[in-house]
This record gives sequence, C-alpha cells and structure tokens, in this order.
Amino acid sequence: MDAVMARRILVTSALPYANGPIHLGHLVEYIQTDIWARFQRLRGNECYYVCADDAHGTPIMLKAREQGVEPEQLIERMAEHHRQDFADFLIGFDCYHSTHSAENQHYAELIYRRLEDGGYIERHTIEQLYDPSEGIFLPDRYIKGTCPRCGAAEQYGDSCEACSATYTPAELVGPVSVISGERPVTRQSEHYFFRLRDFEAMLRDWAHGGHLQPEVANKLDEWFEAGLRDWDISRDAPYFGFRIPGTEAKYFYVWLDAPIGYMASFRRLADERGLEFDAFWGAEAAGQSELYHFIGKDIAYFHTLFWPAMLHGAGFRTPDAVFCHGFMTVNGQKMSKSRGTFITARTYLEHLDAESLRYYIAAKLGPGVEDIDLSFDDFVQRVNADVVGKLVNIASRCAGFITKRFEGRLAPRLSAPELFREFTAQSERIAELYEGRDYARAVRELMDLADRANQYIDAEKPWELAKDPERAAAVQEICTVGLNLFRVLIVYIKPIMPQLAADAEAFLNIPDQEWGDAQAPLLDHPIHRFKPLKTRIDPQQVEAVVEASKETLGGDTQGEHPMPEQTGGRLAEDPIDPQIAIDDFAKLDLRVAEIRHAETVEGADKLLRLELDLGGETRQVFAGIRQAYAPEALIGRRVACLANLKPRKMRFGVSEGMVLATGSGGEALWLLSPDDGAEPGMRIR
RNA sequence: GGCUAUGUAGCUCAGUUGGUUAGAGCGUCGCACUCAUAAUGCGAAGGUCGGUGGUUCGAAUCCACCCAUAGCCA
Repeated sequence: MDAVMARRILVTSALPYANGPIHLGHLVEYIQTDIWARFQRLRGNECYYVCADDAHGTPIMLKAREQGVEPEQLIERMAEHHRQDFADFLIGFDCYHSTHSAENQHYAELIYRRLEDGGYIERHTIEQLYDPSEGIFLPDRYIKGTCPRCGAAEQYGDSCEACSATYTPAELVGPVSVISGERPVTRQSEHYFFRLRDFEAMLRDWAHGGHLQPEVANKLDEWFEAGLRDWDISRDAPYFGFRIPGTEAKYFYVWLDAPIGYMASFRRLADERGLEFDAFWGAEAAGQSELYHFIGKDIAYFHTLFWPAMLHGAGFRTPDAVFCHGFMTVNGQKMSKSRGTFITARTYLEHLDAESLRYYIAAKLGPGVEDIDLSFDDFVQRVNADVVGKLVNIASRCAGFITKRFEGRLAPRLSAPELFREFTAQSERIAELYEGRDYARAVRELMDLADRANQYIDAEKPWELAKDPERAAAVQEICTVGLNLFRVLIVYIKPIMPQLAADAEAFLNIPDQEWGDAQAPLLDHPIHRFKPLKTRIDPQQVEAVVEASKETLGGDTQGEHPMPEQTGGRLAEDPIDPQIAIDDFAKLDLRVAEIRHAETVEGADKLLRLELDLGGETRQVFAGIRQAYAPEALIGRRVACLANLKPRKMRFGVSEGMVLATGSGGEALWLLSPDDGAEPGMRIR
C-alpha cells in the first residue's frame, strides 16, 4: 500500500447562514462533499473536511434584535441545531466552527492587512440609504418601494420582480425601510473596496487552469467580458461582524469573512490535532496538498473571483478546484412552503432515515451543475428497490442458510472465483467515478453488480439443493459467494451509506473495511445472525413529512448567503379572510401590555408563562413562544394583548388573554410591539 | 432585456467524435420461483428523442429560429 503516496486533501462545503435551519436543499451539498471526503479516507488518503456557521451580517443582527436577544445568543442557538442536524445526517466534519470566532477574526484581519499593504484596498465615499429611526444603513433588500419603470408596488431596492428592471434604491418611488417603515434618507459614507480588477490576469489564468467545471469557466468568461468591478467590502456600524482594523466604525462585509471561515475552521482543527496550517494554506502548499471547495452554483461568483483573488493577493495558495452543484427541486418544482416541499433536515429526520436521502441524492448527482429533482414517488421506489430489494436482499437471502445449517460459518473455499473477480475488478472503475464526483454512475454500476449477484443466487438455487443432505457443501459455498459479493458491494457503497456499511461489517464480523479490503474473499469465517439492515420506506412517511412541513415551517428559510426573507407570494399562500364589519372588529379589546415577568413552564416545551401589566391589572397569560424567545429577553417588553378573551383553564393554570404575534410557529415567530411612548393599558384600534 | 444551462418511454435518467430496428432502472402487464424485509429471476408492452426549418447520403446528436423550465446579471 505504500507504493502510492497518500494524498493530503482539505475539502469544504459552503457555510450555512446562521439565521435559519438546515433544509434539504442545503443537504445536497453536504452529502455530496461528505461522500467525497469519506471516499478519500477509505482510499487511504489524508482528508479533512471542515465547515462552519456563517454568523455575521445585517440579517443576523436584525433577527436577534427582533427576538430580543444578543446576536451571539442567536448564532449559538442556531449552531447547536446545525451541528445536530449534520451529525444526524452522518455528515462527518472534522471540524465545524463559526465565522464569529477568534481564528476567523485573526485571518480576516491578516488577509485585510496584507491586501492593504499590497495596495489592493481603496476608499471611496458612496451614497446610501439610511434609516434614521433605526440608525442603520439599509442594504438594498431592506428597502421597498414602487418600481420606477413599471409602477409595481412593494418591490425591493435592487430590482423589480414584476418587470425585472434593475436600479438603485434611490430610484425607487416612495421608498420605505422594511425594518421601521420609515422613509429612508440619503447619507454619504466612506467604504472600502477590494481592487478586483488588479487580479484579472491572474484570475483568467486560474479560471482556465483546470480548476473549474467547463460550464463555470464559461460563466467566468462572461464576467471577464463584462469587466471586473471592485468589491465593496465594508459596512457601517451598527453591524454584526468584525471591525476593520484602523477604523472606528467600519466592519467587514459578511461575504469578506465568510470564506475565510474555511481557514478559521481548519486552523481550529490544526490546533486540535497538531497539523501544520501552512501545509494546506501557505503559498508553498500548492502541489503539496490539495484544497477543494464544494459550493452551490449561486455563489460561484464569490468563490471563483473574489476568493482566489483575495487568497492570491494575501500570499496564500489558491484552491485546486471549486466544484459547483445545482439546486434541488421537489417534484419538479422549486421547494415551496405551501406545498409542504420546503423540508427541514429535522422534519425529514423525524419520519425518515438519513441514509435514504444520502442514497437518493448520490444516485442522482453527477459532476455537472444541473439541478437535481427529488421526486417523492421516485424516491420511495428507488430506495426500496435498490437498497432493500437488491443490495441488502443479497445478504438477507444467504444468511439464513449459513446461520441455520453451518453454525454461522462461511465455506472454506470460494466456488465462483470468476464471478467474485468480476466484482473486485470494478474497484478502480468505481473509484474513478467517485473521484470525478459522478456518483450517479457509480451507483448505477454498483446496482448492476447487485443484479448480477441476485441472478447468480437465483441460478444456483441453494433452497433446492438444501433439500438434499449430500449437497450441503454446495449450499454453503453458494451462500458464501453471495455474502462475499455483498461484502464487496458494501465497501463500494460505504461512502454513501456509512451506517449501513458499519451494520453490515458487524453482521459479517469484520473490522472497519477500507477500499482494498474486499479484494480477498472472506472464507471459513464466522458471521453473526442477520438482522434487517434497512427497512422499506412507507409512502405514508413521506406524506407525514410533507404534512409536517406545511404546518411548522415559518418564513425563516434562507440559505447559505445572507438575504432578507422573501415576502412575495405570501398572500397567495395564505389569502386574506372574508370581510367583516367594523362592529365585528369592535368586539376585540386589544390593549398594550408590559411583560412584568416571564418564565418557562415545566412540562411544556412550547409555552412561556407571562405576567402582563395591563395598566392597573396583572394578568397571567400562557403563550406558545418558547422556541422563539428566551424568557429573560421578554421582561419589560411591551406587547399587544387581546384583553377580553374568555379566560381558559390550561393544564398549567388559567390563561387570561393572548399576546399577538405573527409567524407560523416554532422559532418562526415574532411578537408585535407598539412604538415607544405607548403605555400599558392603552387601547389598540 | 442580455447571457448560461436544461427539455429523450408513466417516473428518474444514460446516450461517446452525427451512422444499422433509440438504451437502463423504477413503475405497469404476463410467467416462474419461494432462500429472502411480498424481496428475486425471465419476458412483454411503452418513445414521430420540446417545436419548426436547414446542413448532410444519413441527426436525439451540427446550425438557425421559436416554445417551456431553471439560474446568473456582482
């Protein structure tokens, strides 16, 4: 095995944004990367897989403010969820860190200083819209107004969804801040720019140096053609992020320090395991070790232009490759909350097995950037037919004979060596397919072999021979061949289904297999009693996931890049109710209330017990907001309360009213509050 | 609007440099089998390869235009 030197490889997946849960769309990438990393390790290479939460930016800051918590609390809570989701999907990170970390600050500042020393940083004063009541500059997506071209209302500050015109926020008619509803004013501010244009020659070389998929390289040519513009890397305070060294109130734009998170996470790992950081990131590391980034095609710009340019400009190595993948559609359409196809990792896991999704995604992933479709019917049929019906079935139909008739012992000789060799001969072919990220083809080849194994058993008919005591040895040999074929296939599928492989190894009573281990047959060897390694998916499980997704998912679903929530189409999903008369409204007695006390309720994981001051009267109200708000963050806050609601006895006490909130529940919940000045007890109308 | 992909049997997808009757898996139907988580094996039906026009002896494969879908336009 020493003939070939082990490669040293570092791989990354894009950093998920810390303002929302992991969903199936994210998982395509983590599963793709994890399979690749596991494959590399299985082959005996030194391979590290690192990632982190992307924790900075305006959306995080505002979301924390909404929830009445510090951003640090918000991202910590989200990181916990992310880690758990990834662990349960068997994503084997060597390190999962955060961009809000000392390591990341160190490298962000280091890179910035080196770029500045190199003359790659410029300052310009720009005009930007500012929300005077909130005291913050507004990103384009936080401004809404009427499209100057077609007159469509409620359009974002950068482009019109109705006529797809693009413009600056200043051109919007009647612009308002999404945060405060106030009219923004224009203010000047000095911003810092990264001189991307200085790197054009270097980037052109790099783009065509075999580091990119052809379709991505084409895209870059388009961008070169259009001309590279300098990149605005600063944001004004208040901003949740790292302050730019040497400034009072300028912060790094979230996208500046996000990819640096790859370095930060590896730094952390290197410190933990005594690895040499520069061996993977130093300029001299190129050619000595390999660096790969797996990303979605939507963020190619950041990873194929800014990122290599930053690394190069700061004296680090550039990536060996950036691998782009497409998006996931569900039943041929974009994921949709109303259809219940916007599925979080957690919801999926509550009803289905992680490896089923890993298998299905692998079975459809090629090396290109095409979208892949998760079709529910296809998913159920494919996983059941391939994994249970074909693959696991081989072991299932052989094991009984060995256990019952031969005391669990495999035959001492291999009676079908040519068939076995047919299987082992595919080893390098399948390895190449994994290496080239053509998992779909690898799976197809693998399942063709599984068909061959089933055909073999069918042709040999051990159940018939078993009737004749004199043919006992033949029965044992046939089943031994079958189980050896199974073992080869298990090794081949191990990167995709590591848990299945581990269970199969336990059944076969063999140690943790490496890629080459299946080349020699397992003979005269005791195995354990067979237990079902995978059970079939019931279509009702999928239905349950869809139902649960319809119920629990809020508007809080952004992906790996910071953008405010999409609001378009919400009315289409949840139409306005039938009209009522003013008298109907008058029946509601809504009051301003101040939260005097808030505490969790023992035995209820959704409820908080609130004591509300209604301006002379204290009420006890139970509100189902525990997942969205920490009790201590609520105390002193003024909220809207339905005061004349009939009191209701609950298991934990009497609830004397209701606090008003929006959102669909769980973490996706936002309390309504009056502006400053409103006093407890004031009527709301 | 510009650009880039994609559009092949009911479903999910292969189809190398244009070349004989267009393939696979799943599903469906029939038969066989009963060791196996009703799993497996054998066989059959099923497509004017998004549309139109062109290049060519010959096009799913090349060209033009159109339609549909998705993405990018920092």
